[in-house]
Amino acid sequence: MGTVSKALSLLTHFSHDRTEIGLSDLTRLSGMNKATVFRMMSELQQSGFVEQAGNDRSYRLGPQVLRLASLREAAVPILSVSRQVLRDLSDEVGETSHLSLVQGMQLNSLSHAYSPRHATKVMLEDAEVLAFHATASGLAVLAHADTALTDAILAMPLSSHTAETVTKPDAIRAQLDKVRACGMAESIGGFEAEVHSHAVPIFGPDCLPIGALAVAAPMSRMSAAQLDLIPAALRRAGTDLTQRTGGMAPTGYPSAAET
Amino acid sequence: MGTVSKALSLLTHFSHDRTEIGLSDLTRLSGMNKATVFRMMSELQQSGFVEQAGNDRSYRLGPQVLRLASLREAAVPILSVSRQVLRDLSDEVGETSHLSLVQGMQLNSLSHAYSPRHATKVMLEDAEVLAFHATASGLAVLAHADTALTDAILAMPLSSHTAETVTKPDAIRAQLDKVRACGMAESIGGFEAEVHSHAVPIFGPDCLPIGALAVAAPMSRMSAAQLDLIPAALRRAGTDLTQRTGGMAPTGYPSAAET
DNA sequence: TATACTGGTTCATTATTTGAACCGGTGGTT
DNA sequence: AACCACCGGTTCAAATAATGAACCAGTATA
Repeated sequence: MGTVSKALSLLTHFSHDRTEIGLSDLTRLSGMNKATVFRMMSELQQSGFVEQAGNDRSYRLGPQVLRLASLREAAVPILSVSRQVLRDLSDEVGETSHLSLVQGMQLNSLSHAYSPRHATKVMLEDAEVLAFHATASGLAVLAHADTALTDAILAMPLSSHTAETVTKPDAIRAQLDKVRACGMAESIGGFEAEVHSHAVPIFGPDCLPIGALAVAAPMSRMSAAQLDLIPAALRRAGTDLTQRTGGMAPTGYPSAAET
Repeated sequence: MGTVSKALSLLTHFSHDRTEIGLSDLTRLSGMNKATVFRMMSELQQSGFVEQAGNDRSYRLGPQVLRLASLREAAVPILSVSRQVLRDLSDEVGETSHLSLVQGMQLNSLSHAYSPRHATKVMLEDAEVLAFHATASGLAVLAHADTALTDAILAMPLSSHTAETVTKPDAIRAQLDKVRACGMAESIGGFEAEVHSHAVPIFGPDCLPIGALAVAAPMSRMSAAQLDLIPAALRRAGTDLTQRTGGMAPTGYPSAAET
């Protein structure tokens, strides 16, 4: 591990719970020598990546990261990143995958990818509005959303899309608990008949879901092997997309490694 | 200059005009050895600060900077606070407003708000680098900055952006005296032709300017009424933002109440 | 085929990082 | 006051990592 990596690894010790860290603390957290940490932090400070808070001399992240973040956003809009993720995901599981984003009180399908493996596949349109209560994507979002949003959504009249659609708020809340527990939502024929969907939330920098990544397959192709593969691949793709768009999963969100 | 600083300095070559840079280009831009640049970029890539675009192998900023930016926001919520201030300011004066922050020897435009009142407005990009000597924001900062910074800036070659740009250090120092006296800087066509800007400094906890808040309007709309309204509104917004970000104006800084 | 690029790699030389010990300052105990 | 533990920061010989000219392999251009 080179010097640069070591220096940058110091920055990983900052989190929402620890936005300011003193020299001694940082020495302990990193396990490095105090002089080393000091010199590295001095260099990071010189470059504007960290700065020292006024009162004591503890370090916090500096303004330079804001400039870089703004440039990253310009270089890689979420759409182009997601396209690659969706294509990889569809290739791996052999089914249709799609990304939806929360926009106000609506959940909009924004981008999707098909797999060439099967002639029959779940087709969808971009910019389709998804029902929160009747889709795997919607449930994935609601399960981790601000309670105000969840309450507002469930207070509205909930339409039935198929015979299988769950429309009772209490029943939906029970589903959300399950989704929260395993980090993945499922919808079996809730929006379109004969469609089995899995979805995971995509988180923003504030640890709130900005949308969901989903795989939709015909029920008839849901073999045991697929029921194993899809959740695993989807989980991986979800954490990947969250990370690459600068998001962060909340503490306590079931990670891919744990399950 | 240590290895870490050198590696991080590579990141400064990214801009809105250059969001992706290849190895050879970066070697030329930085003036370093190709092997050195390669090893540094590899380390930066490993840490997620840059990534390689899919098609060719050129580098672009990575997702890690978004995460850090979000943490910086959590520690020092200037951006989220400023967004509200900027919006209010733009609404009040009916013109474009923007916030810039000092980052080392650079002044970077970081956030802005437009007014819907007029179809023609001054447009700007985030993360644009502003010339200290040719912008109202730059003058506002320099007027209240540490003399070491002012001297360093004025010792560098000063570029002409328009025919109106003042580039003689002595002439600029004379301007700074005026700015100090009234607490507000003005630039009439100094950076962009036909643009009239007002700016006030934003102070940090140490009573030194951390950036500037500015209003930019087309010269043609600078009526007497606007020349009255803009400085007043800007002064109010500036003291507000300084206060809400935990900063403090130095004693002797002309307050909104006095003028 | 020859040329001039590209991204990536090698390895002896060189310069930088490293870390135990040290300094001066501060806040709490005895 | 004296003591102690801790803080951020500094020193310098020893150890380790960075450096850079030359070199590959691939790919457009001519």
